[in-house]
Amino acid sequence: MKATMKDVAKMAGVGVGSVSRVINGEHVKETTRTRVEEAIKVLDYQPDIYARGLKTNRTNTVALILPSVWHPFFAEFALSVESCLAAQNYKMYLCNSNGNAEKEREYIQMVQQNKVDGIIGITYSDIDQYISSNLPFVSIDRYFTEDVIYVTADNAAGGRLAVDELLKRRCRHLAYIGGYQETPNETKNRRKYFEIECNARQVQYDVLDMLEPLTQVNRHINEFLDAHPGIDGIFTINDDMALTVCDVLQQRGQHVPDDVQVIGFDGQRIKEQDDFLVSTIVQPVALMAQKSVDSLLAVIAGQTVDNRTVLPVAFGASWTTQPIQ
Amino acid sequence: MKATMKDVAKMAGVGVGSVSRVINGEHVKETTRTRVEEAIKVLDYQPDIYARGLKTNRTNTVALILPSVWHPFFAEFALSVESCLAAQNYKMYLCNSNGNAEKEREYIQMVQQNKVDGIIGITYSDIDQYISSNLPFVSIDRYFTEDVIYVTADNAAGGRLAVDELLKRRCRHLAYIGGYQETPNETKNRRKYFEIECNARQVQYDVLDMLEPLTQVNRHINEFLDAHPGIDGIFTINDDMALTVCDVLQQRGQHVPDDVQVIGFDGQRIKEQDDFLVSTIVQPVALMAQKSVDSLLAVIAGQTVDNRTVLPVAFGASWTTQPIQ
DNA sequence: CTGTTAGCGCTTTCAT
DNA sequence: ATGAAAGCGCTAACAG
Repeated sequence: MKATMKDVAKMAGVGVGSVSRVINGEHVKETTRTRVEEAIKVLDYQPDIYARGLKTNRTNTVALILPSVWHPFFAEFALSVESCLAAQNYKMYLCNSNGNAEKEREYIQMVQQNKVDGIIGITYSDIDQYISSNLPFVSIDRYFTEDVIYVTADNAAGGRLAVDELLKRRCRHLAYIGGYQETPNETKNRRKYFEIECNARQVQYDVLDMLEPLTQVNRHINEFLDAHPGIDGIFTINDDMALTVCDVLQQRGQHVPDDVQVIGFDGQRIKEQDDFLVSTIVQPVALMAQKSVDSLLAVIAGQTVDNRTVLPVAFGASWTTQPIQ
Repeated sequence: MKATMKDVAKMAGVGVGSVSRVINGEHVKETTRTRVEEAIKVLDYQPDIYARGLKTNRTNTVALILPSVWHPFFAEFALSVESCLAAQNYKMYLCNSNGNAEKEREYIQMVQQNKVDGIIGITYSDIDQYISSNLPFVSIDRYFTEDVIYVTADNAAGGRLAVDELLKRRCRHLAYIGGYQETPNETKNRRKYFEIECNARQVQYDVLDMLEPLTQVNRHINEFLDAHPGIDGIFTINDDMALTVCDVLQQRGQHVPDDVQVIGFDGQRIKEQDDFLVSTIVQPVALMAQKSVDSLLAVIAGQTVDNRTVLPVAFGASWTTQPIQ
């Protein structure tokens, strides 16, 4: 039978209160502590999380809500978050909403029921539910209101950096290719600052921004390229899109990177610490995870934290400094 | 303030017992049920999972223990498991052991403390802890003993299939390149049945099997290829290795697939439903996840299930029917 | 500094 | 069929 606190108390010849104090690292007399610890070891006692949760309403769990974990960026982010949390003795519920607002709602309800201490969310749907859940909440990549904490990569700098890199490679006619959703989010800055930088540097550019969910992407890209035949440098909203663009280019008989340069966004790699899939603006995933967790736990602990964390991006390329095509 | 069962009972004018019965779908008089349901809706009552867990020792949570979630196969598997569980109203703890036995042990302890109802594990370390944990357990890709349930892809068929495909492509001199660990596991059958099939078909072959953790892989592969210059068809333990082999081949000036054919294992894709990264033996990830969850929940429910589930694999190639190089 | 005790919200007998 | 009551294992308030 599983040992309870009472068993430990009896064996150690103390009251349950003292056992509880030892467990929770409060101050007790040295002799008491050693006797309790001894008993704990002998009985292989482990506190019952559910009893504690019932009593305290704190559970050392955090929910991570993502739109799709298929996306390598999200997957890597999820893993980083999990390990940051584990390091602080927190557990993580992985909630995969599939970009479905209904599912997201279900999850919020589910995790409230499970008394998570807080939520980290990459969400492109409504915020009200998060607010109303009254739970500490950190948003990734999306700005809501002043008082919602969020952490994001520096998408603006990324957009500028892409222009810079493209120009370094002697491109004359740039393009942005991406997809977007109605709801505002930080990734829109990739396009916005790409355009701002193009204007500042007085370089010709065109934009293809498609409303999601994406359909007939290849056809649209083809038409876009037909309409603007001079394009020799392309910045895409993410690495997935970059790969798609590379595909289309190849089918059109244009060679990457000799004829056209392509830069993605995210920093996807095939294997850990391996080459990037395409030239790309790399998001500091691990850092973003760490920051999110730190902020969330700080809020949970009742501290005040910066509402806004913007993390630097970098240019990354595979060993050839060229997209694998 | 959050409503409790007592509040509901009072509002409905019944005892808490009846509320509990309604919640748990037991039989109650029709009028009682409707009054309770009404009160539940009005008060927005949600049962407290922790109180219930304390009382019943069942928690509707399952732990998934993986060696590394960076590996795309594991990542996809994790997602599938999560969604199968969610469909059955179960939550999942994601436990990322990093192939570290110590971390694995910690996790087991952690999840026992959290009263998970069962464990699904891809583990290459000791089993004793799982056994001793006395929790329903489903092993992926690894056979322990007769009474431990496991589900796996048909690695044997995969090994044979690789030989078959390679011969179809007129290869004359095959090779297996892989890594291995001391502990036995199902993936060793990839090599074993590759060899068996080679022998049966009387085709020349060589083997490079490296002890993990892998170091200086490229050098070893180079030396291996130097030592066996005639090799024109390679089967690797997984897609990662296939990519590495493609790299090495390219650096040696050998062209894939014109000079050498390469077939991996797993079925990694860059994007969901997109082309495979390399020609490969595809594991039915979603099916494996479904089967694991079904088996585990069956055991939890006290039913008896097949201890051994072997799921079919298939040959898969990118649209060019050639590895992207 | 420490033992005792009252619940946390739920399920589950036990009467009724 | 259902209300009353015990108690799951823990924490925290209180009294000493």
